[in-house]
Amino acid sequence: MGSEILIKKSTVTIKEVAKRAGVSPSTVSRVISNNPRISKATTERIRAIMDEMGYYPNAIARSLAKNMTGTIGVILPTTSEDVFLNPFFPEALRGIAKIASKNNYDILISTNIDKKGELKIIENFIRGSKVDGIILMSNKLDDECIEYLYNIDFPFSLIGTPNTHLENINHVDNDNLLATYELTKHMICIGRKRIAIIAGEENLTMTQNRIQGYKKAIEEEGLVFDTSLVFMGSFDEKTGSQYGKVIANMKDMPDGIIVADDLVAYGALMAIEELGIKVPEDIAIASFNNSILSKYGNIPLTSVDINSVELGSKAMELLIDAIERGVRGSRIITPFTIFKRRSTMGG
Amino acid sequence: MGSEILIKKSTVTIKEVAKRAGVSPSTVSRVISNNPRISKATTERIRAIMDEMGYYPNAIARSLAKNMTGTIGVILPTTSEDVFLNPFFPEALRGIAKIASKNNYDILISTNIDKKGELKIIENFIRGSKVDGIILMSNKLDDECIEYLYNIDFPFSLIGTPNTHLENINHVDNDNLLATYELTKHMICIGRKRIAIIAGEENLTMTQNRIQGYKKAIEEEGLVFDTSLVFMGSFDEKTGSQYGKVIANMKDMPDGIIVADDLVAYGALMAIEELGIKVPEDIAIASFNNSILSKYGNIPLTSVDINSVELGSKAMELLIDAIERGVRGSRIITPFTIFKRRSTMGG
DNA sequence: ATGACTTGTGCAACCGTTTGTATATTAATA
DNA sequence: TATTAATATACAAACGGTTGCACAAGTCAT
Repeated sequence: MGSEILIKKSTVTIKEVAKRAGVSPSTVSRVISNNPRISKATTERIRAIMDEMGYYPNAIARSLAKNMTGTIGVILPTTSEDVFLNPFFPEALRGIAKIASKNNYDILISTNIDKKGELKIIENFIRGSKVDGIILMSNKLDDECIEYLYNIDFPFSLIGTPNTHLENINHVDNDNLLATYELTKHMICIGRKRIAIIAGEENLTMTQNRIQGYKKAIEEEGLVFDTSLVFMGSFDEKTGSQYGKVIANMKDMPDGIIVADDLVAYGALMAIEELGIKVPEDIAIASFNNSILSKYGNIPLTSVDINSVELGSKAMELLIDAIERGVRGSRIITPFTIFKRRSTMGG
Repeated sequence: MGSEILIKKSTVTIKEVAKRAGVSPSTVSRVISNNPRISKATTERIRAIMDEMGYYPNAIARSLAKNMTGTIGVILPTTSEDVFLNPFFPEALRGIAKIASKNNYDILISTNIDKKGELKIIENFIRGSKVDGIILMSNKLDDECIEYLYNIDFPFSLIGTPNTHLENINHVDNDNLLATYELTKHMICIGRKRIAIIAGEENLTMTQNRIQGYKKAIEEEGLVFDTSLVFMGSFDEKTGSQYGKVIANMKDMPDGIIVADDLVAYGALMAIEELGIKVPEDIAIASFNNSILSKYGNIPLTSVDINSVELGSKAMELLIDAIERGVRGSRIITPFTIFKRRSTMGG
């Protein structure tokens, strides 16, 4: 018979290394973890043997023994088809991944795709001992996930601001109130007097904060805060075009709209232009997220860059603090930038 | 003393359940796995006790004992900042997540963010026993990852087409050759005679296939395949604007461009228009990925929808076949759709 | 030479499940 | 009634590591 190259599924264990080195498994284990109780000579000798044998530690076994996994869970919200249409999620994920990688954490993701419910997913992650910590990106007004994690004191951090009565929750957010305040001021500054707002989903704290910022600017400038100019809905084009039409058809038509997301803004913009109304001449539009769309769209949009990547990486840093040092209650506000473009510049 | 609500970190083990039920741990284990050797009566009794005690199986321990994890790894390619700018990755990920969730697989992701190299990441996943299978989204011409996975016969599936000499690799792809062929035909059909192509990165099989499709259409229609009209580069705007300029400045200026991605196409479009050349009148443009941009951009782009979500879900289905049934060598070609818009319609 | 301390290593229990095999009980067969 | 087959459960050894504690040998001061 001819010889055959045998590709071993390579499961060299700590015990085999130990036997080969003529020491006990515990010694090898301590070599791996750089335990100072092992002499330099032994350490080197065993390291060499490990290399030679192609030893690779089994993460699962280690997790079981140490009761920690080196993995964090990220819960992507909603079952909606368009989670990923909004660049916020992928970008935040990128920020998370960057810091995670740097600190040797793996990332377990879960999209709430089959309506299991986020809480169920989290429970599965935690009670199944699959993760050491969790990053929440959802952030509803009264989020049962937050309550749950808080109650069992499991390490987590939140992108967004918790609305609950709970203190001591690690979170990172941008100043939605301030951003909307400034955006509204900008609108007023370019001479708009009747400004509508298409905010996001009603039950998000983000939405509430933005409306407050809007209101503050409006009132500060002596305009009237008119609730009939406040619209809420989901983050898709349809919402935009629907409210866009409504706004364009009001008898006392607004001359400016603040929108919660670029895509929604384009929905509105399209609907408005279809009715023969000009943007920005008749109605100015400003929105959030500074996606590629706002730059390359047929009318470049003034848009707030909330720096999603930063949001993600800071959230991961907070989480590491929570896991490794028991930190609770940190709060980070990341800066935003308003990019002014044609949709509010007349140019 | 007052009574206190004690929130247990909840580690009810199989042994505790067993003791409480007066049976052995193995019986409980078999109850969990619905082993028919356990009587109906016992099964029900123990189920009740498990509920009552709040038992939740420890996934790590199970993984160790069964030597499988219920987790798959997804390798997001390149360390580049713009992995997520291209909607392909998030969308494919969504497709993967959908099927994974349905089949009770978790998803471990890793972006090759700190230059560790994809191979290192894969090795860590596999040798650390962290995953049961892997989905590759990279697909370079001679991919060491593919070689590696193939050699150790580890279950994986590929989004894209392997170029290597290797047979029997599960993969799913769209017909890049055909899509580009049809796109080029469309260009010719609207009267364009000198068509350039800005393909993707040179070392991707996708790029090579697209160029072939382009060439085939060109030659079939009696035009000349001119390599000086073939450009290759990365998937960002800069590439687009750079080559856009080059093309617009050619002494015998092309009247059509096929571009590998919408974002790149916009880079080109901007550069071209800056030079006072009209799209689509002077130069028509068609591209790939059918992103929001191609719909809402200032000139709507004719674009190929490669159906990334489908690509992802099929890849996951193949992977499950590979893991659970040892299937190797399946190949799935998913259909594409060309959306014709103003950039090639003159309208 | 004795006791105390330091240093390097081994022993064995444990992390929470799974699973092949043995055993006890009951039912069926001759 | 003895024998066999089927059924239901227990035992114990894995899976691959980690870690508290014990122990042996060497060093040092007395």
